[in-house]
Amino acid sequence: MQQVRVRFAPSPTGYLHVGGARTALFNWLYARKNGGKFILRIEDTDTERSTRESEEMIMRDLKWLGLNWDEGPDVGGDFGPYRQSERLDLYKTFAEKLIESGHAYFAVYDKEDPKKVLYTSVQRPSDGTAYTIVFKVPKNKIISYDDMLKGTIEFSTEYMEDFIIFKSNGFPVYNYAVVIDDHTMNITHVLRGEDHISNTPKQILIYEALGWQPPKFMHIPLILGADKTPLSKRHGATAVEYFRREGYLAKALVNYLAILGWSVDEEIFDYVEKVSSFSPEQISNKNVVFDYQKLEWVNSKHMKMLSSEQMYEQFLDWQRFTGNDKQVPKSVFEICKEKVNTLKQLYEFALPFIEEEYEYSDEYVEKFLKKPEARDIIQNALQEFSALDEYNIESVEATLRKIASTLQIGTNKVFQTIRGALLGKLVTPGLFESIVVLGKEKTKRRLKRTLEKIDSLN
RNA sequence: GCCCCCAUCGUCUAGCGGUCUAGGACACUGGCCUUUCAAGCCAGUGGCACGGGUCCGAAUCCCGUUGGGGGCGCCA
Repeated sequence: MQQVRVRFAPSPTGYLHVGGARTALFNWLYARKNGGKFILRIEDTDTERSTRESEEMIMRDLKWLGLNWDEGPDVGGDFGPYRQSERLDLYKTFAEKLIESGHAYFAVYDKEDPKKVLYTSVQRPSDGTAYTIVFKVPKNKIISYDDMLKGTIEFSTEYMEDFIIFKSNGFPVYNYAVVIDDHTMNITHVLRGEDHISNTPKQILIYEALGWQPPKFMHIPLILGADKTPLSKRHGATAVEYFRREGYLAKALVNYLAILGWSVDEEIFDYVEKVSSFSPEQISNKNVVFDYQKLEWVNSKHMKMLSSEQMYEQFLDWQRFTGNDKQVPKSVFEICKEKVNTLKQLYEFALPFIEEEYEYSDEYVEKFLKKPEARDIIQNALQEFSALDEYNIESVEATLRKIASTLQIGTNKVFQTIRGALLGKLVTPGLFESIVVLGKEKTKRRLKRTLEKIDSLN
C-alpha cells in the first residue's frame, strides 16, 4: 500500500487562523495515524498579499501547537521546493502540455480594459501583450468524486465556465497550482476546508486532462461564530497567536480544536496520545460554532493536569512570548495557580502581590473601605501582626479570628476588609496563605497604605 | 440568480428503524462547601426545524419546504 502523504497548505497572507490550525491538526493526525508524511507547503502565488513575515508567523504557531511537519520550506524534503513561488517552471511546463493537448488556450486582453478579452489562441502571443492561460471546460460532463466525509458528490460542467490557470503576471492560479503540487508531491489525501468543495471539480478536470489520478478528498466543515457566520475577528479572536497571548496552553487549544467536531469518550486528552484512535470519518459533517467558554474550560482542565514545575515553565514561556518581564516569585505563583483558567489569569491574580502601587477596586472601596469599622479592623490587624512571632497560616488565621471576636464583627467582614486592604481586590487566593506569602513587613506596609487611603476618602 | 454542502438542548455532540418518556459535555439556574472566588461536589431547566410519505414501528429511510453555510475572481 502506498504511503500516506498529506499536506497543510496555508497562504502566507496573515496569521494562522484557528480554522487553519484545525485543518492542519486533522492532516497531522491522519499522517501520524497511518505512519505517513505531513507536508507543509506555502501557497504564495498571490504576490500582492503574501509576505515572508506571515509565513514565519504561521510556522512559528504551528510549531508551538506541536504540529511538526516532515517536509516543508524550512526543513526541505525530496519533493521540494515547498513554496509555490519557487515552482514556477513546473507550472509552466504542465500548462504548455495542456495547451498542446487542446485542454487550454491563451487569452489576450485589451490594454485599456483588462476585463475585455481581445482574442483567444492556441499560439502564445508574441507581441508582448498581456495574456492569461485558460482551461477549457468540457461541455456536458458529469464530474463525480467520493468525498471521505460526504460521500459521492456530483457536479455538471454545464454550470462551469472556462477558468484561468495562469495569470498575466506569470503566476499560476490556486486551482491549477494545487493540482500540479499535490500530484508532483505525491499527495495521497487532501483534507481541507469545506469551502473548497466547489473547487474540487475544476481540479479534477485538470487531473484528468493531464492523465493523472486525483488524490482522495475530504472536506472538513467550517468553524463559525456564535451568530453562525464564518468565524472572524468580529466574534473575538481567531488567530492562534492571540490564544497564546491570552495564556492558553498549546495542548489545550489543540484539544479543543480536536473535540470541535470529533467526539470521543473522554473530552480532555493529549492529542499526541489520541493518534491511534483518530479516524477522519468520525469528524462531524456539520459546521461548528467556536465556543470560547468551552475552550477556557478545556484549558483549565489542562492547567490542572500539569505539575507545579511544568506549569511554572509554561508560565515563564508565556511571559517571554508576551514580553512580560515582571518577576513572579514561585511562592506567589504557587498560591495563584489553583483557581485560574489561563496563564494570563494566573498573572493577573499574581499582579497585586508584586505591584506595590496596587489599586483598590471600586467594589471594595464601596462595600468595605467606606464602612466606619474598616479603620478599626485594619489598625487592629496592624497591631496584632506586628506582635506576632510565629508568622504562619495558623497564627495569621487565629489572629484574624481573634480580631473579629474582639471587635464583635463578623469574620466575613473582617476577612474581606483585610483582603482588600492587602491586595485591593475581593477575589484573591486564600487570605491566610496570601498574608504569609506577602510576609510580615509587606503586610504591615500595605495595611498602613490602606489606612492612608481611608484618610484620603474622608 | 445558478451550483454544492448541512440540519438532535443556547453551543459541541451520542444516536446509525424498536433498548429514546432522546444520553453526555460546556454554558445557564439552584444547592452544598466556605474567609472571598473564577475551584470542587450535587441537582435542575433545555432539543429531534416544518410538512408529506415508507414501515407494525422513525430522531434514525425517501421527497419537499424552510433555515444556515460554501462556491460561481488574473484570492487562496
